Amino acid sequence: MAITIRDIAQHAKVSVTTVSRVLNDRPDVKEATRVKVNAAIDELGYSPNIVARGLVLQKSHVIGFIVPDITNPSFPELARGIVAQARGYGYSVMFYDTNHDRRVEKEAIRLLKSKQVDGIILSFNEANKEELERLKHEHFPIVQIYRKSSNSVVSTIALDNVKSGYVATKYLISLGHKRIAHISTGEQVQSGSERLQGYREALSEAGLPYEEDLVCFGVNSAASGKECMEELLSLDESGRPTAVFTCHDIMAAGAYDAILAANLRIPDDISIIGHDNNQLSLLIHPKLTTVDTYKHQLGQKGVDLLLEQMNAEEPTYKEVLCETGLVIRESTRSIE
Amino acid sequence: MAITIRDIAQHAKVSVTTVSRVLNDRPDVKEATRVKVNAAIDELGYSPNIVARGLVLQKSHVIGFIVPDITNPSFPELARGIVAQARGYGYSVMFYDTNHDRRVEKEAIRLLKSKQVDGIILSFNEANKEELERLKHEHFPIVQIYRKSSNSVVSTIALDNVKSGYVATKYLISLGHKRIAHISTGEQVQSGSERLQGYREALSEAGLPYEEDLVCFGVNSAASGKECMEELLSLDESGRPTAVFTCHDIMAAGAYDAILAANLRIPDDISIIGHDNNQLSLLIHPKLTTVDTYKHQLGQKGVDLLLEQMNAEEPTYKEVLCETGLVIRESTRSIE
DNA sequence: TTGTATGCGTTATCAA
DNA sequence: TTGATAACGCATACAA
Repeated sequence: MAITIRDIAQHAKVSVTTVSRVLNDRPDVKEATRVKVNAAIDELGYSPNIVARGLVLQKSHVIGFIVPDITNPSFPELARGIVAQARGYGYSVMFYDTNHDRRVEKEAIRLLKSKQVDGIILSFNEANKEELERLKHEHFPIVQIYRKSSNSVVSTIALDNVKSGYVATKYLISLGHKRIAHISTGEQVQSGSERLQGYREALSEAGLPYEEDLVCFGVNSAASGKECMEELLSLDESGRPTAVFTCHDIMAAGAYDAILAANLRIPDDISIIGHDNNQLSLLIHPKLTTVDTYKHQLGQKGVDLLLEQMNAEEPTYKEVLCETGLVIRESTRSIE
Repeated sequence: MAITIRDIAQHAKVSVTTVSRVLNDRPDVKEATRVKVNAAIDELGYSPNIVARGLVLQKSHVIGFIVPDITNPSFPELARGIVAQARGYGYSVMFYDTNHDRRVEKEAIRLLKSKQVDGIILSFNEANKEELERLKHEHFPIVQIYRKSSNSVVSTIALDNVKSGYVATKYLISLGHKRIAHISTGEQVQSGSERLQGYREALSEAGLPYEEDLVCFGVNSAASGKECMEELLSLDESGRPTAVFTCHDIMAAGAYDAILAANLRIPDDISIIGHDNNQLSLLIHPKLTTVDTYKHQLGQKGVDLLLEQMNAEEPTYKEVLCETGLVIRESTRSIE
């Protein structure tokens, strides 16, 4: 600490300019002086003040990352992907958890900009529209992950939820199921509405009817998943589904509860497919068939997209849709 | 962006010093000028460059946070606690996930210091001893959370694992269990060895023998928990435990698998108590009795401890031990 | 009550 | 190949 470029300049008997040159690997410095300077650096244990450097270079090599709730299982893996990818490009990441509070979101953005981050990756629940508009207007580099409003105003990286809903449902169809229920988070939630759409497309393609009785709306929690499943189980024998696609693994875990409580077996009596490939999905019994969202990769691509923006002359705008992948485990079975 | 204190000085027709004064709420400025300056600030949409301020004040108001793996369920909640508490004190947090790589740990420390963080909270698996020694030597403020080596060289905040092992075991004893097994992560892991010690103390206090057959060593994974449980179930009828204390919830989830596979029921045939109060513990069936580690609070206290160090004249050294709390759910029953 | 000048640690410009 | 100097955006000692 407290030891600066000036100290090592004195110690090596050269100017600060020269020290700066060897620090930045400039070619225009004699080998002998380079050695001398490096010796001084080692001897005094100097490490450059990147903040001061950023001041003159107008670049902090820090990006901001804002999430509503890091304990939500969608985020830790995403965070890893972001941190790892950023590190690869020489960037650090400043992290905010807003606890779903819009005021905190706004404050986080303000603070991050005050701290001169070069760009921000964020994932708001309800996109804080005015804030995003302002940032866009300023051409401030920003990427939204898992956007929740379809008419987003900034560059976005999201899941292809329609496709994943389609794939999950289609898999159940391929196993011979005809009465396939869906536990959804509803039309108001972007992922919910998109996965529902995929579900409908798969049914329709297979010539199966869309039955309102078989679609249940709840929120992303085990309790809600359980309630929905109970409702589905209350249908009379002939109307009861043989398979269920739940919008999230956590809701599937709740559905498990309801099914076990009804003395039914998974997948013998009923097949379940979840979505997200939470750690949880491997720990519940039977292991849950689900759809992986490759969150780590999502984070990496988010950083790539952000850097692309930061390096672009003209402000760019892009929407990237990421693939998902079926993970077949033990909670689904063929009924042919 | 690009709009500085100088711009608003010109706009308000005062000196930068005066602007700086109103920015920092100094009393020695006439009300009229204050109004004038604030008007200019609003009009131009100025926000101060905190990095530049930090350069002169020698304080960044940023703390570093390093974890080996944020997807490990111990960390997200801890991270929330840290970010929230830091925010309360006006600090931002720069975050690194090292993926258990010691080289990355070292690089993260170096980078964070280069970026002038005011202190670092870290949680290494194998404490990177030399690094910590160096930091301590430099009087660089640092706090280690969940330390894993008992002879730590820096301030530390950790769980009272001996006590939580004791409390968990004692609870099983209070339910009337006499043959209580323990699935442990072993003597080599700090938390494992401490919880094992608590287990032994509780047995000994109750006059129950310590039986090597009933203690199984594995690692913190569901698969390992399952293997250990299978081993315990292979004991002959009379030697089989009626209750098991597992070192982690995830291992308990694995134990569930083994028990169900053996056509036994929880808690009817065997009681299980876990440790950590993972989200998982509420989602498996039956809901797991466990020990909460109050990770959010742990994060908050970590920040408090760090700030205490940062503000101290003399370098301080402290070890804080945090309480844990029994959470009674459905996986344990009385057998009297 | 306000302004001038200097410095925080670094890089860039220009001249030597 | 090297060095003196200005600048990045801000705060502060000192003078006015």
